[in-house]
Amino acid sequence: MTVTRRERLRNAVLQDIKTIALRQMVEQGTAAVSLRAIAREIAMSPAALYRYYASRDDLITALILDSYTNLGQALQTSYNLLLGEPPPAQILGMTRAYRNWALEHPIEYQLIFGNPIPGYSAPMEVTQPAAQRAFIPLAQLLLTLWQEKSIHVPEMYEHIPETIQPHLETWGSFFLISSFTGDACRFYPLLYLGVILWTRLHGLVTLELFHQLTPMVGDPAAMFEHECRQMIYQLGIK
Amino acid sequence: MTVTRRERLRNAVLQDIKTIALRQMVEQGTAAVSLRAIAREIAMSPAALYRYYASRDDLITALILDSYTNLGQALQTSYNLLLGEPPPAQILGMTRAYRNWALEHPIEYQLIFGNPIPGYSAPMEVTQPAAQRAFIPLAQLLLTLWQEKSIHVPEMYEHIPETIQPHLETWGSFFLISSFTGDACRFYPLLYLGVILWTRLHGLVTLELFHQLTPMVGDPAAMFEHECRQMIYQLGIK
DNA sequence: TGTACATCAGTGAACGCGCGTTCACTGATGTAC
DNA sequence: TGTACATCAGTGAACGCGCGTTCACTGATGTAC
Repeated sequence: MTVTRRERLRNAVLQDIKTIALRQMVEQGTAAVSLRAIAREIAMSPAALYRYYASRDDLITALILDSYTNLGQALQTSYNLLLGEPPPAQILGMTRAYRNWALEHPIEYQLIFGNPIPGYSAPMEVTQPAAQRAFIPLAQLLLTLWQEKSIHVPEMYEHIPETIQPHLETWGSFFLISSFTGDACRFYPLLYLGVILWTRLHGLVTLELFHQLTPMVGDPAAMFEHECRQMIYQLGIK
Repeated sequence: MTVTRRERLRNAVLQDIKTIALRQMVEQGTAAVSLRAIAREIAMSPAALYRYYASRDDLITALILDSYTNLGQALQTSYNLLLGEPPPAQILGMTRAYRNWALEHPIEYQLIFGNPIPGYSAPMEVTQPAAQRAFIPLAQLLLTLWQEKSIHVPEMYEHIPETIQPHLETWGSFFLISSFTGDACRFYPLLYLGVILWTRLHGLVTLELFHQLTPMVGDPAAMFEHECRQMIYQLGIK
């Protein structure tokens, strides 16, 4: 499949627009994205941008999708590097990867997990699968560690609340497809545990990112590390 | 101290402006607040608002301060109602109060904990003490439970990372003033534990509020409850 | 109690700015014969 | 290889809108004597 010069240029501009949009968001916040400001910086007329994105909302959606795949790739890369390490190092490495990505890409993180942008509403049928894909490496890690019996699900999480079980089954089957062998009903507590751990990570990272933690503890990085070790301890990893 | 009719009216209008601003934020997001829109709704000229707030930023700051005291009051009320209950019920009650407040006041929650508003930067010397005050009831609860020996600090949290200890001392002395009796150095691990628990709460609540949890588990309320019980269990509360 | 004056709430017009989007157009790049 | 035509990138002007803030002003509310 040949890529004409025109297509190459087109892709470069598509990318440029997104890069500049992100940069402007870094400076002004996610809500401040503006086609005209982007056009000014890229030295194009505002109208020209409509050759690339059908509307402002379309551009935002593209940025959100990029952010998800970007996060997913960061996690995947980290996962690959950690193969062969002892289980605790693998878990710790992955949590660090999550935190580092957030700190290095605060705007992408806000796009995904922060306040909605005024006047914009994300098309769920597009963003949700993207979200799901981003978390595959985390699920993968838990799954393989568990199958090697390096992890065990703490007692308390063995019983999933009744109202949650059915949702886990529909949603979680996505992660099952590729690599799970064995009794499916034992898989769901593990998945649930994964979500729980994610909420803890997320709390730490979000509060650090928005500078809520620094005035209290001064060194959020140390706190993060400490709390991750506590999680690993709770998982009974050896 | 007499309150003239003029002052009464003035206070009413000050309050009206804030109420309308919040309502518009609910509809359009925190970043969409606009003096002109408020003026339109209140049936005043835009210029008139400058008799009440020196600028748009001033208004936002007022809203943030209100949000903090509002959260603090909700927690305090809940704390008072829980006095006399057994310790686990007290903890559970307070975590619920935090979650309920967030769900019932999503915009105030976003103002405090969410993305910064483009073009606005909060004056820390004003907002931070307000933040501190809001969390007094939570600190109070942990403190009294611990002094009654209904709570113990899990082993893992007895040692605070070295870089964090000094910050806890300056920041945490605020909570000490009123009611702590006994060895101060044993107080800091408890405070640190409080911050940790808060990050967990916050992760759960934030993800629920931004609808990240529903597609996964369906029933975030059940998950919250479940995780809070797990926290209580970890605290060894009897 | 009435009068004179100061204070304050609120107005309306204006300044200068930015926004998303549409439309008829020009001129360059590609394609079919 | 050259020509005719279709496709596409990009322009510039315009539409209608909203924004925060300033300024000189009117008229009502309070205050001192």
